[in-house]
Formats: sequence, structure tokens, C-alpha cells
Amino acid sequence: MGRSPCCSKVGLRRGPWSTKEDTLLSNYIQQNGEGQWRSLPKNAGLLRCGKSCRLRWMNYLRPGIKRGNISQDEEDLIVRLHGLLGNRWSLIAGRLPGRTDNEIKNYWNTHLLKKLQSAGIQPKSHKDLPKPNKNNNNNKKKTATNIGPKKKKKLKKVAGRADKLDEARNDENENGEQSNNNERPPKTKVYLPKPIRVSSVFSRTNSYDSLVSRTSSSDGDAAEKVAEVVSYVPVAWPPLFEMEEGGYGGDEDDFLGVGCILPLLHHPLDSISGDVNMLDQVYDEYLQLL
DNA sequence: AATAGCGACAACCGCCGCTCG
DNA sequence: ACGAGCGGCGGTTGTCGCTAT
Repeated sequence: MGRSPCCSKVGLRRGPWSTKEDTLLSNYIQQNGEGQWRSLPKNAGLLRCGKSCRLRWMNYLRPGIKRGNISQDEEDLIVRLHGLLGNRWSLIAGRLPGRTDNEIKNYWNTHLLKKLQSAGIQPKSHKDLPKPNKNNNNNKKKTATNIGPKKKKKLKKVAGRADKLDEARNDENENGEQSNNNERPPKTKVYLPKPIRVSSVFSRTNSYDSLVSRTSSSDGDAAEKVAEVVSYVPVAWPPLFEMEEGGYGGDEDDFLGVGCILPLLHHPLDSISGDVNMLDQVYDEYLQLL
């Protein structure tokens, strides 16, 4: 059965937020706290969908949000985490204080993807890792349509760069089109680790850029180099406690310094410290959980 | 100067899992 | 057990601004 939309979209504003709307939203949340997103717009005097309010708050208005200027360290970490986790942006964002999943996702799509590809890296190196069911079901999601964004954009521009006025936006009618894809794979329960924010910055000596530069600097056996770079996919999990005690990051043989990104399994950690075989087991166990 | 091409990123959409009645 | 509501997530699209032609 189809679910009702999160809110009636009739008469609601869409598109970019004005400063006035931002102020209204910020003030309301500061006074009343987050949550109750569905009723928030009405209470705050906003003509916005609750989801839109939440997104705006989470990605831009929330205190502590860092905007732009993604550092080399952060970029490095994003690449590593993506190699581990795939497109689980919220998890990746959880390891980057002040960064939002949306920003990381955009940054990946616009910067890092090209960077990796230009370096001859197929960034899908994590494809062998088991993905959560949600991702495995991506087929049911609106996958790339026959007309890609660029083509659409081109078509749109060919048709003329019509200015999109707010009035037009307001007049927009949602047709409520929904794709009824009834052929869903059976659901399976999966373990989805929750992101854990940490404030410490990991030291990573084996930087992604150095890998890339190594790869692109010479014209030797390309496949070999790709394999070499792609090997940033981890092979073992380090004990979390090392990271949490601020001592993490010294070992170049850890899985490239990602460390601690995943919730720890309940293991007698003291006994596995330094034991690569045991770490492999931990990793295997984690993969099974996934 | 006008327009096409393109990049960047903000915002939207649809789906899912969790919670609660 | 079931269904609805809610929050959250990831993929995709829309919009804007800059550059090239």
C-alpha cells in the first residue's frame, strides 16, 4: 500500500531557502528543540515540508556544521571510508565531525570520483564487501533513468533557460507519481552499524593522495598499479580501544589508518591486540554481520 | 554580448527501519 | 501481528554561477 506523503505539498514553498526562512527555522528549533518535523513547519510559521525543514537544519543551520574547505585529511579519510563502506554517506559523515552526509556525498560525486577515475582507480573497489540489504535492493529504487542528468540538463537548456520564479515553484503541482515496483527481493535483517562521532583527528601517514600520485606518476603496468591502489580496502580491524584512547594511528600496517570507524564487536580485545589473524577473524565476523 | 557547456552543491524524492498504538 | 507515523538515508534532480565559444 502506498503511504501518504509526509505532508500535503499544496501551497508549500520549494527550492532554495531564504534567510527569513532560515531564521524562522533556527529560532524555532533553538526554542523548542529538534524533532516533530512534521508539525514543525506549521508551528514555526514556515510554508515548507517537514522533511525540507529537517534537511535544512541538519545540513546547514545546525550549530557546528563546517562548510566547504574539505581538508586533505578529510578527503583522505573520505576515500578510505568509502572504500570500506561504499555509499553509506551517513556512516562516513559520522566519522567527520561537522560534515554532513549530503556534503560528503556531493564532494565525492563532484571531486573525488573524478580524481580517482583520472588516477585510473575504479572507486567501486568495495564492491566485494557485503552491503546492507538496503543497498542490495537498489534496483527497486529509482535507478538512473534513461535520460541522465546531463542529457536532461542539455534538453532543458536547448528549450531555453527559463527563469524559475518562486511563483512558478509555488504553482508547481506534484503529480504524486510513484513507481510501483512490486518485485522486491525478500527482506533480510542486516546489521547496520550506527555512526559514532569522534572528535579526534587521526593521523594518517599513508595518504590517499600519495597513493594516487604513485599511481599516476608512472606509466608502468596500469592494472598492477590500480590493484595496488585499490588495496586500500582494509584487511583487518584494529581494536577500537586504541583509537578511543587517542593512541590510534601510529601503525602503518593497520588498514590504512581508517581505524575505529566501525562499532566494535564484543571481543576480548586485549587478547587480539597485535594479532593479525585474530583481527582477520574479527573482520570476517563483521562481514558476516553485515 | 549572447549563448552553450559545465561544475558545484542545495534541495527533492522515494524508500526503509523503527516505534508506537 | 499489523499498520501508520516519523525520522533518516541515499540517489537523483534543479538551480546557479563561471568559463568557453
